[in-house]
Amino acid sequence: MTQELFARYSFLLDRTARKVKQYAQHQFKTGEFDVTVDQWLVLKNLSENELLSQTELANLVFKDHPTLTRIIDLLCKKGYVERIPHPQDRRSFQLHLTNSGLEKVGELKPKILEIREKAWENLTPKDFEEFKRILDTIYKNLDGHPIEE
Amino acid sequence: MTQELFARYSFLLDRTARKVKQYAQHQFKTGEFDVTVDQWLVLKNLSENELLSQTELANLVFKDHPTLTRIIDLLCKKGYVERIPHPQDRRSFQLHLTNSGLEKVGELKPKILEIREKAWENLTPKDFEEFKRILDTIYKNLDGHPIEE
DNA sequence: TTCATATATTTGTCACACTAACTATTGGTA
DNA sequence: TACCAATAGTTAGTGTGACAAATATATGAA
Repeated sequence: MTQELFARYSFLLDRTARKVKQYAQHQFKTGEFDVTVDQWLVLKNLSENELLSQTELANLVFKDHPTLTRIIDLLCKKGYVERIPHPQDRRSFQLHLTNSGLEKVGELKPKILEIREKAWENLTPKDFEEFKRILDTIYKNLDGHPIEE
Repeated sequence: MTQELFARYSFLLDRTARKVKQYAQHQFKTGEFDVTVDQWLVLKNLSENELLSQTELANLVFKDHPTLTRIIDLLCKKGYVERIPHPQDRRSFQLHLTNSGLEKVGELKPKILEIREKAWENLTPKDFEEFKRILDTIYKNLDGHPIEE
């Protein structure tokens, strides 16, 4: 009985996460931002950490490597990012924001922070704390192998 | 300052939703359930509501029509669902669980409830209520047009 | 040196999300 | 009756997500 009720969290969580992304993506499109929500996440992290490898970036944004490869491909095509061969390790790249990419981040950042605010109306600081705690707990509960160290 | 936090919460929400889905999908695969997480959601709803149209089902599971069309296609191919022409409206179908589909639901339901429980370790029923309330608030904040009724 | 193993990234495949455009049908209305 | 807007569903294109396998390079041990 309670079990059935609890099982609904997955549905609600998925539904809400999709709505948040959908809302942001819609605003991105209306504002002609020229990037998707996920591409923005990557750009933002690159602006805060120069010369990351793709593996390091993947760990930061919690995306798998193939997904990241494709997002980087698109960002390169748009001229916001460059892959620079790693000086020591020829398997690897250092990711570099172009000037155009830097400009883009500067231009979009305030707009996006504003967009993100909308989701959190009618919630209190205490709600945020609870929400964060619960999300983190769920994540950890399911995060099977913290890389078996 | 606070604004940056909002963006951070959006990230946590997305990350956790993906983890939940990924965990479930992995268990589905290990158990050879022969359906994806989203296909299960559709099957379950069909088992609780017979003779839905695709539009009605789409509203229940909060998926868009193209997505649902493909999920139904796959479930038909697997023999769990049938599209029955609507007797009055030739544009529409009534969705029907086959015997095989019914069996599948009966077989998987308890297993899936068990899988879903894992996320709630270390959390209380009260946490669940809070979580649900916050998710619903977020959803409503962004749900621009409550179908303008 | 040579080989086994590990790491960084890419490629391929399938599933899902969102948009836009399209077909067929329905139902109201002039 | 003829027209036309609305509705049900499908198709196509692009982006993302997960997973497996392939490629290239690096590293450590024999």
